[in-house]
Amino acid sequence: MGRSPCCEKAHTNKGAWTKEEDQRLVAYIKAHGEGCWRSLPKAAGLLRCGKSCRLRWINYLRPDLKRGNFTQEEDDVIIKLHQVLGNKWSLIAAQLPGRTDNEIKNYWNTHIKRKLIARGIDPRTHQPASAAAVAPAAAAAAAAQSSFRHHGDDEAVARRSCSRDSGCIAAHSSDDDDSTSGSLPHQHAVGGIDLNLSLSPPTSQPSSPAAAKGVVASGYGQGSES
DNA sequence: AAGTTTACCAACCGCATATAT
DNA sequence: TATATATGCGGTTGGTAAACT
Repeated sequence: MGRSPCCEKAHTNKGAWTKEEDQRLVAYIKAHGEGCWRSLPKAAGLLRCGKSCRLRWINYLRPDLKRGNFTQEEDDVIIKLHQVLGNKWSLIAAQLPGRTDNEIKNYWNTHIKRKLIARGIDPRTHQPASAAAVAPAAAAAAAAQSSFRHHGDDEAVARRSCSRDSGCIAAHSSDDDDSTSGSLPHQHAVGGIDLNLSLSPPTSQPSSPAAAKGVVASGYGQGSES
């Protein structure tokens, strides 16, 4: 749609960051603070686009990042928040200090999703997978597809399902629609966590349909896998 | 030991939204 | 108010180490 690129791609590095680039970025942000990502690379002497710098800082270099394995509590929080918020990774990350949206997204896709599927729970709807069976055919098909996206690791999972397990679930074709569509809740109490997610003046209206069903109180996170 | 598959995670891309002009 | 630009977000991809055959 004719939007100009965020940066001059001809003169930017791509791929993994070097130690020196990291040092430059950290030094610059320490000296000048975050912000103005577009001009930062030039000012910091980096041949990177601003977007890339921002991502590198947020996902890797920020000093307050908590690295290492997710705890069981974090698992539970992620699952519960996802149940309410859907794929709003940034909102979920906001409830987990030291974790980034990218990290949580990766963790969801590589660990939690599988864990839920193993428990017979549709990771998108957070309903028992059998519930999809009674839904209209189209919806059921969509749900099945959504469990196995057609690229990346999920495709790998799907491949595995096809090759090793008897049941080949995936019809790896079209994209699923986004589960995150629909209005966001304003406030939630999830797993004992009070969420103030106000996007507008707080109201006391009921939250999302999922939350309204009381699924928040369901037994996620009780059994641990691993 | 070599080749193949799987799992993980950093980074990129494109779109949506916010902000400035 | 309309348009342009910057930033943020979510989906996706690619590289690589580990596990498996």
